[in-house]
Amino acid sequence: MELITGVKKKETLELSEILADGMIGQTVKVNGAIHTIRDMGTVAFVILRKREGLLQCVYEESSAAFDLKEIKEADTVEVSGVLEANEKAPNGIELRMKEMRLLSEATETMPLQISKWKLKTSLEAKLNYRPIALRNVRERAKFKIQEGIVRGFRDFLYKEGFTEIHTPKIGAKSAEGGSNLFKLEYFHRPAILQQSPQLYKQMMVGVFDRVFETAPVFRAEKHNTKRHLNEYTSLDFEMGYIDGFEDIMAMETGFLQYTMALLEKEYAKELKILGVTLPNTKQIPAVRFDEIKKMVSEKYDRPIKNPFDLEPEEEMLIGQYAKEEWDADFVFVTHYPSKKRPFYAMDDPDDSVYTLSFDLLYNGLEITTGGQRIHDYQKLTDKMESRGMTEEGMEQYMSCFRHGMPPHGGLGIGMERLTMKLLGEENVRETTLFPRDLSRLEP
RNA sequence: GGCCCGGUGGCUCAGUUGGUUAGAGCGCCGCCCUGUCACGGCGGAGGUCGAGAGUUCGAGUCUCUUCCGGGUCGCCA
Repeated sequence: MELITGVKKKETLELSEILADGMIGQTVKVNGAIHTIRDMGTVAFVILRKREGLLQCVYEESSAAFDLKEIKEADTVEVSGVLEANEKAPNGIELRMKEMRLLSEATETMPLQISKWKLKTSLEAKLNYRPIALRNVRERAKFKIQEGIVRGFRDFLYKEGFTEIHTPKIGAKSAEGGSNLFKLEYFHRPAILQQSPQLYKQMMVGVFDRVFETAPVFRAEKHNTKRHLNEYTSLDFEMGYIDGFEDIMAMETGFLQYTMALLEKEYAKELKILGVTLPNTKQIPAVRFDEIKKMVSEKYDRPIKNPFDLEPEEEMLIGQYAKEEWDADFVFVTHYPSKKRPFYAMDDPDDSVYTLSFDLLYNGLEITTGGQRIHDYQKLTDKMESRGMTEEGMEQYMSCFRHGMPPHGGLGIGMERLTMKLLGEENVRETTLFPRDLSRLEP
């Protein structure tokens, strides 16, 4: 018998431990992947890739107990040697290699040059060789920052008293309904993949008052654009006892501020690697849908084609307008037309053509939709009736409203879109680990 | 799904009005080089030009079909 007592026992050091004070002159053991080898003749530099970054190791025949030919790029190794200070080394420190133990050997050469600073390759090739391409230091940094965004969302909402929930992704019917649902067979019964956790979030407001979820949603839309995916991660929250949808926008602003501060503090290395400047989130302008439409139309001399919706070009111009007029990277567009919003959206009591809802645009791209929901059973059934909907398949959802629901609202944020805009990327697939789109089902 | 653009070695691309042995950079392999960090130098291997059909004495280049990819529109986060 063996007693397991805790985390992995450690004989090898991580990069941060190597960079700590007082390590110069120490003999240490380190493992990692061989990122690249620069052979200069009698001296060679072996760059190890570790989870925290790169470590320069120096190979010299005179001090090493192995032959340089025994290792090559993409092998994984455990090396030991003495840490030496050298101002020419990255971080000012390097490991003089003595012993080397081969942990695994690469049998094929790299399809992509991942050890280059920038992966000069097409998006297609990057996605085709996704797990390899992501080993590149910059590609990897993108997803470290994405981690920071989700972590910021979680941390902030925990702090605000939200409960994290996990709702089913397989179901019988979904919030918005329609043709954009993936259908599947569930033990000889028809089923769908959830396109939103919306109804579950709302039901859980009756339980916890404030809930959130970070999970995939599925959209069977046959779109093929640089901002759409058929599976994406939605950062969703829903909160009860609100005074208006402004509370939701305030909470989102708080999340963005908290997350930017977190990134600055804990992800400075990755931000530097990617050369990212964080956006201003001190305050975010909010402007009515019909007003900003008019403002943009006048400023950029562009006729309004559809008064009830925003075209992608209009969204882009709103982003431009916000930047030029208010020096804002983000802008809330409020009071979307009721006909463009789902049944659960609360109409503006002053003008039922519009809803108490909003979108958040980040540099001209929609990254959030949110708003206040209807909490009154009668109003909900009236609105459903006027849309020709029935309660079928939503009985449990509807029963919540008969048994009392507080005024509430919430939102959904597209995680990949937010990451994309933060990093200045042009295509969501760049900030999606393994994208699912019209043509891509693997890797 | 509609429209637009593109498929040439592992990667990124060039390839002139159709003309004979299809090029470059990076990567790979070999040799050389005490300090690189996009290392450098010399040499080498690697391509039936997405696939199929057609026009032509001759097609990477022109035409058609088809497959794949990128962009865009509707819709959305």
